[in-house]
Amino acid sequence: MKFHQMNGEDSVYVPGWDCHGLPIEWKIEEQYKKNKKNKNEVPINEFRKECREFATKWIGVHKKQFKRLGVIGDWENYYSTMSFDAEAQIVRELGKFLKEGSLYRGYKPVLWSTVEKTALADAEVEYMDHKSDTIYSAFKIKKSSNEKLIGSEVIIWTTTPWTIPANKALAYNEKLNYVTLKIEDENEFKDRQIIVAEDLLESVLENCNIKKYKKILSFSGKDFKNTICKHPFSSIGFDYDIPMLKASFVTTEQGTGIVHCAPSHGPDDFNLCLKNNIKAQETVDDDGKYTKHVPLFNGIHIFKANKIIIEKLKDQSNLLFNGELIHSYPHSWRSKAPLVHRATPQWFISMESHDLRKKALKAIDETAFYPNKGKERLKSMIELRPDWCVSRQRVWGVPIPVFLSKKTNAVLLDEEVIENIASIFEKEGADCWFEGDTQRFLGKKYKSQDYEKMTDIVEVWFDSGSTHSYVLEKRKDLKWPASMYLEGSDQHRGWFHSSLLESCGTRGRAPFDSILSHGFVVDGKGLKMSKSLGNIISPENILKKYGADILRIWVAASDYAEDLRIDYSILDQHAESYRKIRNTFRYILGNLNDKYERIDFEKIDIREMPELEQYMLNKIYNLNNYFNKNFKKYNFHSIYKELLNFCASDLSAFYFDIRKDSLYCDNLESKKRKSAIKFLNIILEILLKWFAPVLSFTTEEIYSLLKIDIKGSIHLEKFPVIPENWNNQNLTKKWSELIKIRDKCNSSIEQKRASKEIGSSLETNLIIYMNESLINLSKEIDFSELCITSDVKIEKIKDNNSEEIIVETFKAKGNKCPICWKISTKPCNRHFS
RNA sequence: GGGCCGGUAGCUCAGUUGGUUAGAGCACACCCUUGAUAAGGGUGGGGUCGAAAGUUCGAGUCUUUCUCGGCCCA
Repeated sequence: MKFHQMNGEDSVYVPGWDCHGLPIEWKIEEQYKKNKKNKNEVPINEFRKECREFATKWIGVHKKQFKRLGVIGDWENYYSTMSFDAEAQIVRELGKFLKEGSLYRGYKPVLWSTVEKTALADAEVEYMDHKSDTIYSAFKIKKSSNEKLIGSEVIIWTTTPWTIPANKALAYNEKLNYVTLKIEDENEFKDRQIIVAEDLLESVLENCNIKKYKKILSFSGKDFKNTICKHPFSSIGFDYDIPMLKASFVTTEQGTGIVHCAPSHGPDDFNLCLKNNIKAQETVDDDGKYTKHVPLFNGIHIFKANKIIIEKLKDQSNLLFNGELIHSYPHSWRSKAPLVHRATPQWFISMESHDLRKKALKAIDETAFYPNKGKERLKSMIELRPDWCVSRQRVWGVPIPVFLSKKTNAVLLDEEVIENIASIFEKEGADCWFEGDTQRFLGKKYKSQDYEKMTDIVEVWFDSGSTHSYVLEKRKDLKWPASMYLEGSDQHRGWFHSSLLESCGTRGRAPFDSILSHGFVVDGKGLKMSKSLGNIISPENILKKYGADILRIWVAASDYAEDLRIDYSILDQHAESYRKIRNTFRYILGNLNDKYERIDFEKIDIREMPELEQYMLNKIYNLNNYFNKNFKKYNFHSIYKELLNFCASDLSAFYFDIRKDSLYCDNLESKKRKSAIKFLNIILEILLKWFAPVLSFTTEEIYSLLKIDIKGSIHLEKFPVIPENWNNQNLTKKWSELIKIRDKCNSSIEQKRASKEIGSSLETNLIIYMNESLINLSKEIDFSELCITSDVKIEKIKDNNSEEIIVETFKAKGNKCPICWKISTKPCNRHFS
C-alpha cells in the first residue's frame, strides 16, 4: 500500500473480517459446555447474538495489533461479513445464482461430523491416523451372463464395516484380471469358491490366512458384465439385488479388486450408482444413527455398529476375515472426531450448468499472479473441483434465502422475494430469518403456509467470496475489480478461489486484476510452528523486544514467495542491519546540523560538483531504476537488500568515510564542502523515501525531526524522481577502476598495519605504480582523498611488470596537522599556509 | 497417497539462455581508529550449491531417483 501510495497512486486499504462460521460458533459452544448450558435450549438468536459479540470483540483486538505493526488502512470504516449490509448483499448474490438456475438442491454424500451434526467444508477437515476395523466379506453371485461365475463368492474389503447395510452395488475394473479359488482349509469357507483380483491374490491369501486352495479359473474383469450378487445379509432382511458395476476407480493398491459401494456413503460410490440408476437414500441420520431405511440396524449409532455387523457377518458365514488398520482418515478440525460420508440434502452451485468452470479458467488466464506459480495452482484446483456445496446445517451465518413449495417441493423462484428478504436483512440483520412471521419475507404474492422456509446457512467461503460485491462495489474510494487480492498461499483454496467463482458466476470475470500470495511463517529450521514443537514466536514478543520496524524489515528482507523463516537469531541479524541503516541517517543528520534544506533535483548543476558527488548521484540514478523495476514486480526483498548494501558499502564505507575530511576540515565556504552538504541533503530525502514503506516508524520520526512537514507524513510524500542527467554510465566504468585501485591501496596499507608500523591510514604515504591508461584515467583524482592517506604519488609501472597496479606504503614523516590530521614535513597547505 | 513449490556460506538473499577459481550484505576472526563512538574503517576465514545417478567437452543451472521441508488435496 505504501509503495503504491508513494508511487503517486491513490492506494486504499480497507481491512475486513470474516465473522461467520464454525470456529466462532464452536467457541461459544465451548463456553456453554463450561457453564453446563445446553445449546439446544438456547434460542437461536440469543446464540447468534453471542457469536456476533465474540466476533466484534476480536475485531477490536486485531485492529489494535495491526495498527501497532504500522499497517495503514481505513480502520474506522472496516468491512465485516456480519454487517447488515453485507448479510443483505450475500442474500442478493445467492439470489443471482438461484435465479440463473445454477444453485440447485442436490442429494449427495458430504463429509459429515456426527458430533457437530454438520457437513464440513474441505477447509474444515484434518487428516489424522485412525484405527479402523477391516473386513473381508463375501457376496455370492446369483446371476451372471458368465455361467462359470454363478455360485462363486465375490470378496470385498472395507475399512468401514458399518456401511455394509447401505451396500447397493459392487464395483470392479474391466482392465483387471480376476481369479476364482476353491478354499480347502478346514473352516467355514471349505469348498467354497471365492473371487479376487489376480494382482491382489497374494495379499488376500496372506491377510486372510488362507493356506490350502485350488485355482479354478482366471478371467478378465469384463466377464463380470451382467452379474448380480446377493447381499451378505440377504437372509435377514437385505434380500435385494447387488449388481456388479464397472468402474475405473477400482485399483489394486489395497483390498481385493472389487469394491463395495454404498451410494450414501462415498462420492465415488454415489456417482457410480447414480450413473446406473441406483439412488442414494438417507441411511444415517444427523446424529449418526441408522434410519428406518436400514432394516435390522435402525437406531443404532454407526460408530457402535462395526462389532454387531462383524458378528452378523459371522452368523451368516460371510466373513472371510476381520482385523484392524491404522490409516490416514478425515477428522473434524474442531472436535477431532472422525468424519463419515453421508448423503444429505445440500445446496450446490454447479460448475457446469452455466459454464462457471470455463469462465473461471478464463479469468485466471487474465489475472497476474505474484509469484507466477500461483496461477497453475489455482488453475488445477478449478479444473478438478466438484460442484460447490454452499449449504451448512449450522446457525452462525447468512441464511440461504429459499422457500420450498410444500406441495411440489419446488424452489420458489422470484426476484422480488429475494430483494424483499435482502432489504429486510439490510435493516434488521439476518437474525430475523429465524424468528417471527415468515409471511413478511414472502410479501403478498405467496402464502407462508404453502411454503417451507429453509434453515440452512450459506458456507462462510461464500461470504468472503462475495466481499467484492459489498466492499469494492459499495465504496466510492474503491473500484471494481480490485487491483490486487493479497493473502497467504493457502487461500488459493480459500478466498482467491471463492471470490473467483462467486464473481465469475455473477459478473463473468474475477474481482481482481492480480493476486499476490505469500508463504507461511516457519521457524528458523523451516519447520512449521506448533505448540508441541514449542517453536512459536509471537508478534507481541517481537514488538516488545525489537519494535515494529525490525519486524517490518524481517518481512521486507524475506522472499515471501517461499516460506518465511523466523527465530530470535534471524531477528537479531536484521536488528544489526537496522542499526547500520539508522546510523547512516544519524551521520547525515549530524553533519547537516539541523539545517536540512530540500533541494530541487532538477535544478542541480551537477557539473559544479566534484566528480565523487557526480559518481554518487549516478549510483543513486542506477539504484532508483533498480528500485522501480523491482517494486513493479513486488520484489521487495531485492529492494531492501540493495538499499542496505548501498548504505553499508557505498555510503558508510566509501562516501561518508572519504568526505569526513572535507566536512570536518574544509572551510564552510569551500566548494567541496558545500557540494558534500548538498549531497547529504539530497541523499537524506531520497533515503527517507526509499525506506519509508519498510521503516515506517523510523523514517516518520526523522521526517518530523526535519520540521519540513509539508505533507504531514513521509507516507504522503511521493518517491523521488531522479533527473536523467544524473545518469552517467561512463563514471560507473571509470570509478569501478578507481575503486579497484583504492582496494589495492587498502591491502597495501593493511600489511603495514599488521606489522604494527602504522595505525591509521592517515599515517601513511603511498606510491601507486600503474600503467599508462590507468594513469590517464586518474588525472584529476586525488588518491590521498580517496584512500584517506596523507600523501599519494603516482608512478608509471614498469612495462615488463605483469601486475596492473602495485602499491607501496610508507610511514608518513613530519608533523600532524592539528586540524585535518594529515602528516607532512611541510606546514599543512590547507590550514597553515 | 496425489498436486504444486522449495532446500546455494552461520543468517537473509543474488546467481541471466548450462561455460573460466560460485557472489553480496550481515554475522564471525584479527587489526586499526577514538572528531558518525551503545559508532566508524581495513583485512581475512567460511559454501562444491539437500543426496545419488545420468545427459554433456562442460551442470548450482537439464533428466531421473531419493531425502528433508512447506501449502493444498485425498
